[in-house]
Amino acid sequence: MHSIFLKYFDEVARQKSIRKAALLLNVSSTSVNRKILSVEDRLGVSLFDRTPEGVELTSVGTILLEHCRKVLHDYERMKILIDDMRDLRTGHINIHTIDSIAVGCLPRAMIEFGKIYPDISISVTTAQPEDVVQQVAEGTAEIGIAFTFSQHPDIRLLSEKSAPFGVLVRPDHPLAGRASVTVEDISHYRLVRTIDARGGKSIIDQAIATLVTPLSTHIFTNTLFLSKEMILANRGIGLYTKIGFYDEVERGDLEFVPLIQEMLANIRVGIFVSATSAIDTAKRLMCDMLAKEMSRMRLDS
Amino acid sequence: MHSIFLKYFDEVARQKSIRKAALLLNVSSTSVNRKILSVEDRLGVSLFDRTPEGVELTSVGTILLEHCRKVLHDYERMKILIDDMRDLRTGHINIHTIDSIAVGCLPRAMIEFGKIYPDISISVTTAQPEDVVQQVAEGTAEIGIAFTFSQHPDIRLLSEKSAPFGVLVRPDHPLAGRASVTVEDISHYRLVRTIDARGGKSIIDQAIATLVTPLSTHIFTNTLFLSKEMILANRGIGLYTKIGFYDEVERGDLEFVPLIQEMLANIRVGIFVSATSAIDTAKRLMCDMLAKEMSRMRLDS
DNA sequence: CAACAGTGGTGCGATTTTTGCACCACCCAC
DNA sequence: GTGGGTGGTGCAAAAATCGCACCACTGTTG
Repeated sequence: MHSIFLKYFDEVARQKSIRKAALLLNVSSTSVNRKILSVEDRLGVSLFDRTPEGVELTSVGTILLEHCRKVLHDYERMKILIDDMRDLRTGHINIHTIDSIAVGCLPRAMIEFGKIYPDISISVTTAQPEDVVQQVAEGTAEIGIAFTFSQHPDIRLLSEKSAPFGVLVRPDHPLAGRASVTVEDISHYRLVRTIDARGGKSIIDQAIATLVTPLSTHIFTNTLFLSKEMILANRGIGLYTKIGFYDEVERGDLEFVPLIQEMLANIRVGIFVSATSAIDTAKRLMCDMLAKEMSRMRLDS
Repeated sequence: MHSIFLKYFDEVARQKSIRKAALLLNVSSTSVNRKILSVEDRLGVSLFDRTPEGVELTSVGTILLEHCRKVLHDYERMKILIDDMRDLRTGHINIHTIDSIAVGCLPRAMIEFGKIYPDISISVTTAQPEDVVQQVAEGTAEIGIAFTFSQHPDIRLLSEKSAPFGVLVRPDHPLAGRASVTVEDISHYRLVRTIDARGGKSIIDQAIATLVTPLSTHIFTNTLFLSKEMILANRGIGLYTKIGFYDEVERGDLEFVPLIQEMLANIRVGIFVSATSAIDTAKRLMCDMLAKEMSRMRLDS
């Protein structure tokens, strides 16, 4: 919206060189030079004194620079304000998350958030961890919550928390009450676990595949509620993090026993945002609230 | 230097209509419309609500408008400052004037002016009244001082003063001491007057040509100093305004006797500037000082 | 003293952006 | 309906912009 000259002029003044500024601005020195010359011509004054080493601001140039920087500053401040207002107006936050978060801390965070921004609507989509990251990178989702094993260049990790895998069992199950279990221990039970939409590409699937002890899965599902029902119905034991079953464990309906296995015990869940576009205050607050809810949970026992 | 959008947006907000604004801005509504749409798109917000009657600022638009007007304001103020500095730097005022002023009040005005703007150089060119006007109209001269009989559309008259023609005589001349003289009275004496470079086109020549009483001119010259010498040497009587001989009359070396003749008695001398380009503060001051010096002179006796 | 590396400035052709005409869809008053 | 007003759009012409390949100049360096 503002003329490109403002940026050019500011940078040239900083670098005291048209060519250096052009380099930093990723344009040819011709462009920068012409913009400067054009304004000098229109104003009828020299903005810079030309020296063999580069350029040097004249007194008039100093005054103009002051004006330009003032404009740029004011624009930035106003832009932030407008961005906030737009997002308050549009009133939408798009969250992509792994399913466990969607039934765990996310509802609580959303309720807290709604008290402050009652007019902002929120959409929550559950997806596989890899897809969550992908959607955030593409800009489809503004906030993503997923396991942190994949590093995408276009996303930024705001905060993370250790979320080791374990087994979810009924309180009357033989494994209940144990401080931890090994892969050996659970190999005799039928598993209820997440379905792999991609067919073995998921990191969790890969971790399971590398186990020396084969695990037999009885029930695959991408619906956490179904897996809960199955576990409660004694159709198998769950292989999940504690997140999605936090309330049930707190109530005593289920028990969570950490699994001793390097890869699955070191899994961490994080909050992601796009690294290419800044997030506004409302989304930032949502992230903060999510992080707070997440940190409140005890996931390792 | 600033984006044209600022002007467009400001005007659309004022007119509450894109088409009306475009009309006032002398551009097609397409351009204005597209600029608005473009910024709306880039910012991701609506600047205006569209109504059947026109457009109406949104809350975001109001904020942006505030910013834009701030920028425009600040730019205007800075531009004035820069214009002043440029003219202080460039340091030149080009004055075209009739010769009498150049030896009369102009030197005094220049001295006064130099006390305030010591670094501004001044060039003074004497010329025929018609040429002075022409040079100012063309922009060759920034300030012109000439008789006010020709109205050129591109020049602006800043101030004027009555400067009636009369005769300049030695104190021992028969006409000395008279309150006024008629054409009849001077017809018996040989005249010293300005040369007509164009051959009869000058208004003063025309005025003389229309006289029923023929006047015989003995000496034509475009050098005021020469005419003074001739008058003092008794080679004739001068036919001029009092301006160029003000100091000599004040000292008593010469006497000025107004001429009773409608055309020549009603002549006025004025200060002209270009009507198409604004003058800066320094030039304005010069004009003011000139006007002050001119008004100080008593030219009718 | 010559070669060189660095600077800002420029001519020119390719490219991108801007512009305005001629429309369209819509709304309102009559 | 109809006519006059609004904002929005497809398209082709016009204008501005851009970047390459230079030039002139200066200060440094062998």
